[in-house]
Amino acid sequence: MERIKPSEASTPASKWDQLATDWCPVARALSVIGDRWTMLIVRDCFLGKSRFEEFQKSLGVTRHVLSNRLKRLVEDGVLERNVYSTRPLRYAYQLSEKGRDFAPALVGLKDWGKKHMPIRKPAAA
Amino acid sequence: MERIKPSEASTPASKWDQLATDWCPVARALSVIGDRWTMLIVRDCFLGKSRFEEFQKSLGVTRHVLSNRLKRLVEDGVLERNVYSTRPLRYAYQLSEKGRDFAPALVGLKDWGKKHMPIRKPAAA
DNA sequence: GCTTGTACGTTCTATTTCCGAACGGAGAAT
DNA sequence: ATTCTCCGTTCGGAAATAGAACGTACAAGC
Repeated sequence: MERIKPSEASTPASKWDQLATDWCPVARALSVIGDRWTMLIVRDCFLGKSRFEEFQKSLGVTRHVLSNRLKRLVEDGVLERNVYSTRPLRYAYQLSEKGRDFAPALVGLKDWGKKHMPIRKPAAA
Repeated sequence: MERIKPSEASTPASKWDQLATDWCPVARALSVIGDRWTMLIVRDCFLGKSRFEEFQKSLGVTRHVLSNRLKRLVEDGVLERNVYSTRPLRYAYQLSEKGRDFAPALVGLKDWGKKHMPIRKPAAA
């Protein structure tokens, strides 16, 4: 009956982090910006947004998750956190060069969405 | 003290589904292929894979999630489920035209990953 | 025949993540 | 002094995911 084969696990590393070391560049890219919200945050940056509240209102994502994603994006060098006000001390999240280089990928997504995902009405009440 | 403002919710529609009706084509695209694994499945399709076991081995994703994603991709018209064997009755998941049209976006991601996410070793034991 | 192997899922439970809302702090405005 | 804006953090419940086993259907080997 021993159909079981536990397999020799080694570094559990959350499956998602493992992508960062994948042989495929697409997978490695996704390990950074492949999250549900992350790519939309980057999009918003391209649209000129840069502040916590702006992202939050635009996306409707929970503040907790937003905080998390921004932190990651900064760590990964996609965004830079710059002080835009010292008095209350506020930061602006802005695209780094790495982030700006993401434009072509975003355009590819935009074109595909435009062609294959026509606008639908949000479920008429 | 009434700082609370419950807000008038209407259609809970899981936040992620709401993206399908977003004004932005990028968001609408992501509502379909924006999931962690979904884009990698599509990538695998471009690499010639088409069967359940192939995806499962390639990605290491759980069978449950894979089953789910494939179902969605077929529903959304990105993949087609074609019979490749009637005797044991087996299906092959293959790119539709809509799916093949995703190539440019994937290339964009690939280029970005290649440039900005150099290969790292998987955490030397 | 009976067991083993392959291909495709489905089902189960424990863990992780996410959502929704409230809380907190620091200054600005009224 | 109270309210408002901005930027997060914290909390409890809901949902998704991971990991492994199970089920089915057929084919092949003994």
